[in-house]
Amino acid sequence: MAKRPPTIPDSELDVLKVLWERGQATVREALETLRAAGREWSYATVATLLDRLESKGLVTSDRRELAFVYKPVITDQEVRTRRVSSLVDKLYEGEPGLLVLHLLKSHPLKPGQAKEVRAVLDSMLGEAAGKKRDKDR
Amino acid sequence: MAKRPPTIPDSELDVLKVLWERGQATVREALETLRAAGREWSYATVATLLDRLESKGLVTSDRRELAFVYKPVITDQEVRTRRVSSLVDKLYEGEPGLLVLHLLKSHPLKPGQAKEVRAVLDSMLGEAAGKKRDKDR
DNA sequence: TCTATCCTAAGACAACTGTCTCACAACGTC
DNA sequence: GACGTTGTGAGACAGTTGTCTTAGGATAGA
Repeated sequence: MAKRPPTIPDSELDVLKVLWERGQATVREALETLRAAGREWSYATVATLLDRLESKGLVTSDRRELAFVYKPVITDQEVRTRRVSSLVDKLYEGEPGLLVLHLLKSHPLKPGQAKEVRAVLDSMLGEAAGKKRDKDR
Repeated sequence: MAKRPPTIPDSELDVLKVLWERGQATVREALETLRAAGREWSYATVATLLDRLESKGLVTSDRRELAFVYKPVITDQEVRTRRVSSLVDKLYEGEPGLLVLHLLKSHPLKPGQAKEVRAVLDSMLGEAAGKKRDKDR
């Protein structure tokens, strides 16, 4: 029964991001934010995209004043998780570890981040095991 | 000038995977492999997909005997790297570290892999810096 | 040579994306 | 009350993806 989640095309994602940033927006507000960010869309385009997002159930609209105000229903984390899962399934045999390994080799992290990652890893690898190290530099 | 890389839809990706596995294949061979893996496509569908891959320059064909034999031009690593970069750009502000962090939280690794990852991290974090720890369990 | 196979070429066709035009309703102002 | 502004609705239209049909060339055995 489980209906599989709707896909989110890139252009819809751009609009959704605006809603995440601002919490909510009318078509015009979204348009302006997008323009400021370099997207040269027309009003109608943004309206269509919001409309499509709504029919997928990813945003809701609510006509408060003159215009409809759109709010995201899905969170950014949710979208990220879906995308990552789909990537892992399609290209990493369902093994998140393979993706991490690949990432480290092909997209080197900044040292600060690398340390942060290591710290997280340590704490996952057993609160007991990792404790004596961790302050070592 | 740089023409941006062609997109690879999911169904084409499935076909490409067959070529990576076998090194090369005719339409019929690919079809059979895909059938064995559960894809219920018709011969023509697979032929179309290979054709589209070829017009995108991702595979080449070469009529040796009766049928065309297709070989991948792009490697699996290349495709993975592209997909990951695009994900990082679109949803992680271009910061691979954010993706890694998210991955660790939302898609927990098996301990074996976690250790492997930590080891990689250690060696990246400076052969000098990480040396006094590393044998600690 | 006739016929059953296997292959390719050409393209159909619906769903989804990306983007826009146009007609029309509601609102505020003179 | 006529007008410009802002907003919506409906839908156009080309390009991409997913999948298949059909026609016709080459091949191989009866």
